[in-house]
Amino acid sequence: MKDAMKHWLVKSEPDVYSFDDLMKDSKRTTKWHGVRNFQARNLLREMKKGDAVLFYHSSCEPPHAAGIARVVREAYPDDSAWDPKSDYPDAASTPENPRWYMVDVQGEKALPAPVTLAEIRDNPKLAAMKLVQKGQRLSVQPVTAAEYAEVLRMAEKKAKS
DNA sequence: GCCAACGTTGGC
DNA sequence: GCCAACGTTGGC
Repeated sequence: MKDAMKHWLVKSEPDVYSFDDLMKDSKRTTKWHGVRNFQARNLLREMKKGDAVLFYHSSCEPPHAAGIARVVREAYPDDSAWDPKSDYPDAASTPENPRWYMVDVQGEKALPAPVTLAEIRDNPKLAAMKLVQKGQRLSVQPVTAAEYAEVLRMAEKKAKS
């Protein structure tokens, strides 16, 4: 039996890399590199081709879910770790013995309206989302199918209002 | 700019 | 293996 598609949320600071930046790429695809946290890395490695990803903008006003993307390449070594010019060097990771991984994600479409952190927090159906739980700072988080659908529903409802 | 939360490092 | 120090995240 084929595994059910999983759902994820990834955070990015729009000043650094926004959902628009992703959509402007010629293939609408980017290497999701620079993850330097073991828990987040382990989640990255669970991502499967075709999984749906909510693209969330953090450290902006207001923080919000901006768009949806899809995993198009499963985890492979993050070469920015040993690139001295990268923003995220880590000498502990080498081509022979990589510590950090990345996936490729492809932008699918912007949400019809952004769904803010405050709106997510105000929705009781989303109370279990990692995003709204205290101290949850992981840049890669699993999301249930129901939560994912609810965020999309909120975006559509908001766009119509 | 502040600071709570919490992951990581390193001395012991 | 403990834990203090330190760094980072990210909302506010």
